[in-house]
Amino acid sequence: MNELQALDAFASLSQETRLRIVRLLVIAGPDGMAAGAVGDAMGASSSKISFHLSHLERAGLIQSRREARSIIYSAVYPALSGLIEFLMKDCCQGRCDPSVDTCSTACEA
Amino acid sequence: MNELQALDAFASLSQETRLRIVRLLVIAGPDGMAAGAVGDAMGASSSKISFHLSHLERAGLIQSRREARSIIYSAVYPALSGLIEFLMKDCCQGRCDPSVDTCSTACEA
DNA sequence: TCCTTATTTCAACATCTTTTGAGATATTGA
DNA sequence: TCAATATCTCAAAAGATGTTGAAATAAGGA
Repeated sequence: MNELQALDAFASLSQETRLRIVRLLVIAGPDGMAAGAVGDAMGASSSKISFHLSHLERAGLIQSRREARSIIYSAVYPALSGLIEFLMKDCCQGRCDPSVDTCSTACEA
Repeated sequence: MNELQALDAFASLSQETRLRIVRLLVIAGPDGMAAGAVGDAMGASSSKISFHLSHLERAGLIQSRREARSIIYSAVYPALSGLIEFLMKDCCQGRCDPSVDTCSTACEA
């Protein structure tokens, strides 16, 4: 992940609705969720959800596939890993020290 | 780190100048750097740098102290760790799998 | 006290982002 | 083909953020 991709990822995650969408899709797992189901979970209008889903997809944090009439969105786990690695390596330089315990626990959870 | 703090941190890091300031201050270490020195390194006007430094300080990612005529800014490492932990635990749920190797390496570097 | 250096504050402006609602497109089944 | 469902696109309005340059504040030294 380079600086530009990281800036895009941070911008995506700095918006409440989008951060919640990412968390929802991470929990939903690889099967993902239809755009409409995401909208219902957020209580947001279809155009609003579509705007935020596009934003997240453009940033590479989620991906989509069509399935019948629905468009199914799912998390792109490597993008999230990449962002974490960017923060740890390029940004924190190993100085920010999230305890190795926490780190392993989170990694293996 | 709660959702609101994370949103603030992501917003702070989604701006090029601010992301670079954080990286600069992380490298600078606990002694930090004067606002003017940060401005020189960025090639930015004093009011611009002041605006972004305030933004980062408000978000808790950096802190300041006065030293004679200068105001010295330095990274708040626990805030960066907190953000990494937020991403790994609350957001990724252990599914984004930054390889444990990478993870340990980064953590111990 | 006055001057210099370091930094912040402020208001005006420009730019970017988000929301809204209406209409367009795509898919399926009758 | 028509109707229904699911989603996207678009333009306008609203809101938030970033930039600029000038003026204000704070500290130290002559």
